[in-house]
Amino acid sequence: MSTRGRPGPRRTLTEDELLDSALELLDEGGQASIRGIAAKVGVAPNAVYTYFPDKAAVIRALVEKLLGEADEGAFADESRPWRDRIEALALELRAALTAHPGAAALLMSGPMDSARTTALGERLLELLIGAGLKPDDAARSTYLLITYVLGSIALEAADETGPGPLPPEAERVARRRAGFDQIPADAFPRSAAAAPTMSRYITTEQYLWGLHRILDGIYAR
Amino acid sequence: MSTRGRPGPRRTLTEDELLDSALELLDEGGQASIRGIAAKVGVAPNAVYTYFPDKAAVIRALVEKLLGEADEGAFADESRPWRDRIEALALELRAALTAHPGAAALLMSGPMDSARTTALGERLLELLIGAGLKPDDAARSTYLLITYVLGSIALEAADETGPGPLPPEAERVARRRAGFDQIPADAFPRSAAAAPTMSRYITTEQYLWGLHRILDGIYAR
DNA sequence: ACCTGAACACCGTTCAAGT
DNA sequence: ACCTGAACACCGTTCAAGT
Repeated sequence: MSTRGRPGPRRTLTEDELLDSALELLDEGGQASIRGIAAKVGVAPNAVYTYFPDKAAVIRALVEKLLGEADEGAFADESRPWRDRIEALALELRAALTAHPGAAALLMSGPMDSARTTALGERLLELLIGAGLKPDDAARSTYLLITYVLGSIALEAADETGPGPLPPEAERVARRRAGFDQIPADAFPRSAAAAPTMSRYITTEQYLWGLHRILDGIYAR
Repeated sequence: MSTRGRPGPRRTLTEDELLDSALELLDEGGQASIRGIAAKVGVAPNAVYTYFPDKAAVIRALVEKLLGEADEGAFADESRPWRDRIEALALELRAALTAHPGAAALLMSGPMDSARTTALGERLLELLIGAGLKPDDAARSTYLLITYVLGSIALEAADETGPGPLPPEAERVARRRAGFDQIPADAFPRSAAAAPTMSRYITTEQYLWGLHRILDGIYAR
């Protein structure tokens, strides 16, 4: 972060402006290229290297920024039951990341070892230990939950090709339904029969169903 | 697939040769570029377009190929308990995909709607219905399991930067341990205390632990 | 300290042409 | 049907130079 005023001849930019431009590019269906970002803020391509050492750093900062946007709200309310708090966090992460499906695709492009991820892990750890889990189980469960949440979001974003935020859920379900109806019932009888359920895989309902099965599994232990 | 002999003046290549070259490029730490693949098989870049319509099709075929390599073995042995069969499939998928971490990163780059994925889903569905689950729960569970397996593998591959297959587990654990030991214990006390467990997140043991918590959660329902 | 112009070594993809 | 040469419109990144 560290976006306090930059000295120097012109200081026309901030890191945040660059990240916002990258996000706009992704939302327009393009890719977050250095050259594209530079053009968007009206600067030569190599000027970006004054703010970030390379493109990987831009991507890392972008993911951090989005994760940070979700790291607030209901998760912090300690009065609510732990299951509710985890559900709230999972929903916030999903909302923040599916708002920019292009960025969600970048989620799994680098190691999850940022300060933001550590902070998220710490909160989950504390919550699960508070819920009565042994520290070791709490640590394992934290990773399981993060894997599920990020995996779900990445898989969901991968389904969408076009520009902009994800279309309404109903529309996406209808499109998937059309695809599943093509499955030959003779070769894949179970899949053909399950088409109505499978076309709802990308919904909030399925996302929460999976989350609660995982919480059941953790709790049962 | 359809790799039977191509007629024509030279037919120097097959789709499979191209995919193998792409895999080699990824294993060497490079990217699977059209130009790189062409150079590797000794052909002009645009010759690749005789075999695949565009780069996305190459990536899709590559993922299909790897998924196909895992789609055999213990999973088919109907005499074993269903939990064992799912575990065997999960291990095979992990083995096939972590053998080429560069390719694993491509897992979430497109929609999971291939014939191979449908076949995998059908097998899982049949297995879970056979295990006594209601068809609707079996369908939801299938997606939950696929999400977990692919998410785990993608997250694990994202941790690794260098070329070639993943280094031995012990080495990767040691490297993660060194990273986690840097966490400031005052700001993140739980995380610092859990460092030994967290450095084992990328192990087979943790992978299976998570899988069985999910199966517990499904079964408890 | 910050920005520019120019260049280098790459990309994916298309088109017209050869066999 | 398959391959090539050449070109187009891009990339990320570096370097020397300006202010």
